[in-house]
Amino acid sequence: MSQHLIPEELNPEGADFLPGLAMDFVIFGFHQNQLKILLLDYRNTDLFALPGGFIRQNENLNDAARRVLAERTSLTDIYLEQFYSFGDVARHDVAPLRAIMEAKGLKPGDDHWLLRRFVSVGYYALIDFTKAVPIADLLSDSCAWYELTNLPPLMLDHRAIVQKALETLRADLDRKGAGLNRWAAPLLSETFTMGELQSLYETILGQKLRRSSFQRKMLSLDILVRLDKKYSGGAHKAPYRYRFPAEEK
Amino acid sequence: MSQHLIPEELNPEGADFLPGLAMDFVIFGFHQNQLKILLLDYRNTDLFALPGGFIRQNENLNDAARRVLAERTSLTDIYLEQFYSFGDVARHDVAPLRAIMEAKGLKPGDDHWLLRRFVSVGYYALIDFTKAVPIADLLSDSCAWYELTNLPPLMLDHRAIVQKALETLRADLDRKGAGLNRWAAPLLSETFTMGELQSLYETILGQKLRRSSFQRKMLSLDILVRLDKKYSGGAHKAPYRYRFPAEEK
DNA sequence: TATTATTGTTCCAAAATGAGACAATAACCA
DNA sequence: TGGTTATTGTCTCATTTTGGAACAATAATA
Repeated sequence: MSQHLIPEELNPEGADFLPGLAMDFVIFGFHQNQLKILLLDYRNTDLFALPGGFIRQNENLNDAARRVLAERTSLTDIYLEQFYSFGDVARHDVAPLRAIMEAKGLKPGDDHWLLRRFVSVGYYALIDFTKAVPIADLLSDSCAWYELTNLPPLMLDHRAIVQKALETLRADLDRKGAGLNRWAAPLLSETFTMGELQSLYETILGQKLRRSSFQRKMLSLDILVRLDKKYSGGAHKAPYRYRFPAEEK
Repeated sequence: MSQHLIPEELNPEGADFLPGLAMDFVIFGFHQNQLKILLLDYRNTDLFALPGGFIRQNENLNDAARRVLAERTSLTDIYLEQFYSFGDVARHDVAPLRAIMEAKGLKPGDDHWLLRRFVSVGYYALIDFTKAVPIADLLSDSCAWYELTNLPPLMLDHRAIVQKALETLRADLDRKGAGLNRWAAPLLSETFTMGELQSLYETILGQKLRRSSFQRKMLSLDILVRLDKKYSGGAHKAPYRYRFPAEEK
């Protein structure tokens, strides 16, 4: 049973995958008024990395993204957007990956397929922080949430990938007032207050918004369903809860 | 000198290129109030295609895009944006490319590198219609302009690529009032009238704009330099010419 | 019962936009 | 030469949107 020593996904040829092409994921969650992303932690090497994956020979690129995303988060039906492809030669640095593989007891040859140059297609995903069950991949020791404002050092160009993902997310925000329920729903709990929704906007955009204007605009979209009030125990008026209307198919 | 029969770029291995990865270009020009794009024409096969190219082993992805773009247009310093990567399995259809190659007298084997599956990175470019000198590639018979509103049938998913490019261009337009001079300059001649600028907007956005509002907004950007008047010979008031201020470095 | 913090709403000024109106022309024409 | 016509630059005013603040309505607490 020697294939247990060399997992199928790390076979010397990587034969079932498209060569030279990878995907990297910036997976956003929102918790306690903070944007967080999932990172893989290679403890033995002090290296953190974005979750990634490869495309099978008979698989659509975007389908591969959903497959890998499901593997890392245990979720399907994820809000997912492809945002940019990264192909600088400088990405090709065998040192970190070799260190990671050796920390796992592998001794890859210089021509191991994982050590070749990769162009990587970047995706960002928006998922429910409370429902996701982050699962480490074969080479990493953990897959966990990290605050976007306080990221550990990332390998290769992953910092730039995160930055580009955030910029794209912000730009998409402006253009998608209508699709609010599609992108905001996964980041919030089932019901939420206006303050929580505003906080989400402020955190993503990185700037404060005016309370009355925000409320006016959100209500004018005519997409929020007002429910009962939320009594938080504070010495003040209780805010209404809202939810998005049920998806119509 | 048999390598003249099999051009270096079509060598059996494609060894100098990253395997399985290509680029497709939607190259926009603006002429006579029409948006046009460059297409390659394979006359013998009734097939039209977007200009494309491959990435060298030691070349940054975006650098490769500029190199190929220069080859097709004879221009450098082009406004260029990467907008999406296309990776459906359905893209992999050997028939059209085989037909094209055989029309050129090549007899590719089933495993010829050009006949394998490619993921393609899409770029759109904005260039000066009057300055570009479209140059056909090794497999095509011509590289010429076609009206966006009246495109011939395109091979594979190239129609969808054009559509996505246009959508991205429109979205970018909204967000880049400031960068107006960067993106609009290559599409217009050195000097232009307000009507021509408005026509450019209307053509890209696919909708009419109000004349007075447009003029007010453009002038309020404080970026247009008003020059002399343009006497076109028409029986009416002559419009001012404008130009963008010289780039500051 | 007064106090406090937070919320939903209202109000008004300021800014942006929509929709025309109007005067100023170039060229043409009678 | 003076009227005609099409187009342009600007102005006006109504409408809409936004900014910024005020205000009343609470939940809990003291």
